[in-house]
Amino acid sequence: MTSQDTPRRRRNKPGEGGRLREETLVAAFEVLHEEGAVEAVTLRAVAARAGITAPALYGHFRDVTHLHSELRTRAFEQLLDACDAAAEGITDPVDALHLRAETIVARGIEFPGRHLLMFTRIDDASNDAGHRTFDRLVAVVQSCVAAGRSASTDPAEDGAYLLAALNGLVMTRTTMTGFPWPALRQSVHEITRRIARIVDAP
Amino acid sequence: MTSQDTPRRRRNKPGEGGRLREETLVAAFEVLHEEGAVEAVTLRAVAARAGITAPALYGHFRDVTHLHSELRTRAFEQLLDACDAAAEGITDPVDALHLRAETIVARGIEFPGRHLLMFTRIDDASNDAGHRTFDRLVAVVQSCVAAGRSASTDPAEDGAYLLAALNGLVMTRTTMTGFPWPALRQSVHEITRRIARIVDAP
DNA sequence: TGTACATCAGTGAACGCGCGTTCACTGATGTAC
DNA sequence: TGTACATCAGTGAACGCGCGTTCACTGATGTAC
Repeated sequence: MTSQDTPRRRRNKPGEGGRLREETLVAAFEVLHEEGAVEAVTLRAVAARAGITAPALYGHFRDVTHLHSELRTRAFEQLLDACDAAAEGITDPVDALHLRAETIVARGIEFPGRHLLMFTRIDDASNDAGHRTFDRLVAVVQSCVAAGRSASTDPAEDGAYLLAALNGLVMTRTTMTGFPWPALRQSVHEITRRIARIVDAP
Repeated sequence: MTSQDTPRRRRNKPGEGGRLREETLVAAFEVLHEEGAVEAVTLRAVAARAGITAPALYGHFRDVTHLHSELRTRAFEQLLDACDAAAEGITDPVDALHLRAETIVARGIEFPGRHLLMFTRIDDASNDAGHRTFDRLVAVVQSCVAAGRSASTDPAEDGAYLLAALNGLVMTRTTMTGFPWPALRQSVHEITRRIARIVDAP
């Protein structure tokens, strides 16, 4: 994979340099998805994928750490958006919780590198986005409690356990190959029900 | 950190080269624990820590991948030993399960690099050791069922969920800083009880 | 006990590579006249 | 409408670094005589 593979992009007009930032982040996600590891997201690899040279990135990111941080923030934001989209229009809070949980796990398994970036990197600069993802999950657990469908007495705590368990499911399923894993949806439902203490509708 | 920090080790006697292998793995774990990431476990870093030069490692490992593989196998074996030691002499199967779970999580939080090596690396060569750790956990869940202390109808499946959840707890607790996590033991007990479907003693 | 020799664990120099980062620059574009 | 100029997104060469890996070698040790 050399720069020959990707045709050199057309230079942006003066004042439109900001476009490059978006294109760069898209390119960085492509590298992350294909390589499956954050270490592969180097300035050189991202630049080559975006059809520019590495030094051009310094116009938009302080350094490689800043790029990774920005990538992690985006990953959380997109995960939150995907969860919202999956649960849109769903009125039953338990269904909504299940759909959110499924989205988190399905995306994690599809793009392990992205999941690792979110859940194994210690990076205060992009933690706020992570906390928002978590807060939304807690809110949904809370709505289950309000609807009498969860026996949880501490939705924040149980939401944390749930996120941890789903997170671990992605990791373990990705890593422990050769294990006869049950169907994904079933796993997610079981774990969600047990951790969030879901009770049957009256 | 240069080779000056660690005094040059005494050369092993002919026929005792095998000792180096053990010393090397100990040194590799030290690097892994201190740096917290597998990428930091380079041949050069391990050699410097062990007080030898990098090429000397080729007498014992085919390449750096082989060293990482061996390290992962050892990590799983040591985790299994630690779980066994923690549960030794405990007759109540639920207590034993809790102690095993606590051991997994406590060690993971103490040495995140080690945990990441075990649970985020895809490496068939060292998966057997991982499966043994998992099998033992399943056996303990099974003994809970046999004692009428777990409502699990599929200990293998629930054991997988439990390992995943504990694994995720380590990751999430390590990564999501700033969250008011409950006491570790309490978290582990709650998650274990819910996932393994523990019921109160009659 | 003394000496010559074989063994082999570990050395040291060297290689090519990809990395992050710097710096002086270029040249297409929009604007002012 | 035509020309000179300023802007600034992106270039290309260069740097020092740590990496995995190779290779010919060295020299302390155990052994045979």
